[in-house]
Amino acid sequence: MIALDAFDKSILRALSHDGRMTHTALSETVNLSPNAVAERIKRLQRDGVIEGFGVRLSAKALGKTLLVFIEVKLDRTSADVFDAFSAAAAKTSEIEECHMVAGGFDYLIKTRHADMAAFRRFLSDTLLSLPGIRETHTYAVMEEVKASATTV
Amino acid sequence: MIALDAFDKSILRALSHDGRMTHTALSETVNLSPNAVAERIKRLQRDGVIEGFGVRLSAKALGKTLLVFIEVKLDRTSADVFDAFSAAAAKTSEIEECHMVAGGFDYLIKTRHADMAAFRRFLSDTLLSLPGIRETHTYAVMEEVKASATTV
DNA sequence: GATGAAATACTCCGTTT
DNA sequence: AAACGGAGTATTTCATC
Repeated sequence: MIALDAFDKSILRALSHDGRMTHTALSETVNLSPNAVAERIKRLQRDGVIEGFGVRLSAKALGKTLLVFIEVKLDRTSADVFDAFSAAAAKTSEIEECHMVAGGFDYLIKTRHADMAAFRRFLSDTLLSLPGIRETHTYAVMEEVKASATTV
Repeated sequence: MIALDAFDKSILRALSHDGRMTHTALSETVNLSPNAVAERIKRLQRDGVIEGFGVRLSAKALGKTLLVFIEVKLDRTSADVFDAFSAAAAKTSEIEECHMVAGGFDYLIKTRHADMAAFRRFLSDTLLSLPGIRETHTYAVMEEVKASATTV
């Protein structure tokens, strides 16, 4: 865990909102010289606080209107079933997130699809054809109340 | 749903990887003039495909080592219990995502915490003190197999 | 962390296909 | 409609304090 002062936090908050803000614009909001801002950003990247910069894409605008969470339980027959499933999940484009969880099931995956028909195809053709799956429970999202954002 | 040609897709893929790439650098990877790249980005923003630019922060580096999903079921006694819960979730900093789902429960929330002790405090002091909660199920993430990323 | 100068990148314009 | 090219402005980077 890295220590962040008020300047760092201001910079990160501003960049969360607009990752393409110039050093000059940032320097005005945090009251520092553009140079100091640039050096802090470089340091935050070196220290691993900033993993990178990205673009927020609209899933809806890209035609993915359906968000679905799926709980997956695996057959615990062989030791590398988990590795195989993890590897397959990482390669599957419809899977946006995949987490191995402790609790009543093994994996929780977050998937996006064009519509319910596309989801059903994904479920039968892609997910259920993976080896080692014992059962799945599907939860379709009706409303995204709060979207992802790591805060400072 | 907006139509994207190969240039748009290249630009979005490059920006997903590095949202701070300059128009000049982008122009070299997509084989277009910097000017054309700038105009396409502006258009993609106008059309809502690009919602904005951001920074990828390391939750671990920020001291949030524990990722927890929580299923929440509400008391359906009053009509605005859902609105109240949604509003509260949106304001709670530990809640990274909150989705209203169809299925066995009502909400699926994604939360991050410093450690298990911090999570227990969150659960008892923050979440369970919200009105209208009937029951919750907690799933601690042991391994993040695949992290979030909307692809093009 | 700040300042100033040089290199690079961006924006706006008109022009071309 | 979309892309290119050039001039003016802004930004980034590097040296120095």
